[in-house]
Amino acid sequence: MEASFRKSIHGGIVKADEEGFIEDINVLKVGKERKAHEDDNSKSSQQNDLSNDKEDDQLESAKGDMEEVMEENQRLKTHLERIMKDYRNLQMQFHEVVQRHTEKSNTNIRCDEAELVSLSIGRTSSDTKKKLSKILSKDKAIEDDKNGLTLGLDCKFESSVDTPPESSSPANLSPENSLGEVKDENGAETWPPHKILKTVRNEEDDVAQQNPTKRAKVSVRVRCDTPTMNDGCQWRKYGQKIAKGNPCPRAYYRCTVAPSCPVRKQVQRSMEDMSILITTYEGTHNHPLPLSATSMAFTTSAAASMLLSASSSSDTARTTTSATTNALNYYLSDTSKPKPFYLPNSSISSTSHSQYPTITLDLTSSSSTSLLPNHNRTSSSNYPPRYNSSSTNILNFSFLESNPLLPMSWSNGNHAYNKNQDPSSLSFSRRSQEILSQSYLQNINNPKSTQSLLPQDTIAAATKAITSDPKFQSALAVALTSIIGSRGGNNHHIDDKSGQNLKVTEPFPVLCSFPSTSNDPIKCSSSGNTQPENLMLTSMQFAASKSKSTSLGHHKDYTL
DNA sequence: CGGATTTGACCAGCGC
DNA sequence: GCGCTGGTCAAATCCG
Repeated sequence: MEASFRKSIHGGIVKADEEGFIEDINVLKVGKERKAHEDDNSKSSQQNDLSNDKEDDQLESAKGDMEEVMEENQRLKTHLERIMKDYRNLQMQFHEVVQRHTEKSNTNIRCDEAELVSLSIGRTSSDTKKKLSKILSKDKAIEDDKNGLTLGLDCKFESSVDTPPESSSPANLSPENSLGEVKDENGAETWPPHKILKTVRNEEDDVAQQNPTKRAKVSVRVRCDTPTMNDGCQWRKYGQKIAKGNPCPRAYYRCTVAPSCPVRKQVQRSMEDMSILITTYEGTHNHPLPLSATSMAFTTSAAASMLLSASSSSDTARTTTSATTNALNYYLSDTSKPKPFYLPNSSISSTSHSQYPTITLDLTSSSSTSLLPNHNRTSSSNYPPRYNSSSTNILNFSFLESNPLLPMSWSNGNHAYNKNQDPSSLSFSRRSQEILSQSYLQNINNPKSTQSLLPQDTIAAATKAITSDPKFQSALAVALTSIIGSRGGNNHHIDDKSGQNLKVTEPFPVLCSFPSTSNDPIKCSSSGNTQPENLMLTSMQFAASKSKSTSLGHHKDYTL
């Protein structure tokens, strides 16, 4: 750009680094020509004069052209600098947004951990806990928390709380840093695993009692022929019950990736449609997750964040939410008693004391006539609110109906830890993103439309969706990052052309996670990978969550 | 043999 | 206070 090429007055190319240089060359050339003319003869001096005048004119015009070109060059330079500046600014902003989101998520995890640690201080039994919770006021409890945190118990969580953000991030939490390791360090079994779990549960109860909205449940409905759907996490079954109103037994699972992980899940078949598996997640992982688990966990985390953000802002927020068109197929169960499972006719009491708010992600197809009573369905692909509309957010995953990939991936992924992914994974992700973009645009442009666009339109639609919405871009970036990370090992970076890295921390702060099939003989056995579809949902949920969190105040929501 | 699952018992919360 | 229900525990059992 610095050096430009210009045509000389003789049609040749003159490299013009500086204006003076060009002028010197021109003068030299003209001088030579003049000398040649003088040496020629002096037959007709008038003709020579005319010729000289012509050359002067040409010279002047050439100079003028050159000045114009150089001015244009200068303008282009300025323009380019401006563009580069804008580009850098945008890059910085994007980077900040991603970083902010990551930090925010990490902070949430750390806060939860801090609460878990502090609430357990000095409490050796549930009775003591109950007494204390009754006696102590909230402020006193907070004070105890602070004292506890500064006392430095033999709890490795504290170190994670006190350490710098980099080292205290959930990604650095490992089973080695968990409570269960105390035994090894002290040489005595002071924290048997089952007691740890009991303590953690009690702590969670405390958290729930003090701040009910922090204990959100995320329920996932998905068509699955297998007993459980694979979510990439390791689970151990610890109980089974026949719940009232459903002949299908409800199974209770506990996350076993880390001995102290408080995350539980319940698995139960839908009474209305046995092919629908309802998985309810509760709790927050306090350990790194396998790649295959992070994406789905992040998905549910986003849903939970949405739920918490909505429920924490009380009825006002819900009213605000209801005023908007939330096409998220969530079922915001706000009942006083936890009802994590979707029941078409279950009433959502609008009582304000929702102890365990539950959000349901319906990943089943809308074409399933057995899924819902007719009165709850419309001709549109969007589910109508199952509960009263004032407290229901609907995230429509109905486009997945035409996509058999989702059930396949979630129900058949028995190789959750297999990092050597099938080459089809990438095509899966492409397809998923196409579908995602397609649905995204479909609903924006025509919420009533139910069927897909033409393939060429799909590409255009995807392009438009990506370029028109920064939230969608963010979501896509996360998805791509995860995909690249999953294919390329643990390096979760996207290198853009400018050399800036978009780093996505692992694991995502999660509220929920999913089962590993490797240690569950009753689970599906066919191979598969959950990643791409989960990523798609992750992106959608992430975008939806961001949209939701910002939309509460702006009365603007997205239809996915 | 170690880890996971099963299953009856136990406990807590809630409603009547 | 009692019964119902959901959730969890833990000994017994199963399985690789």
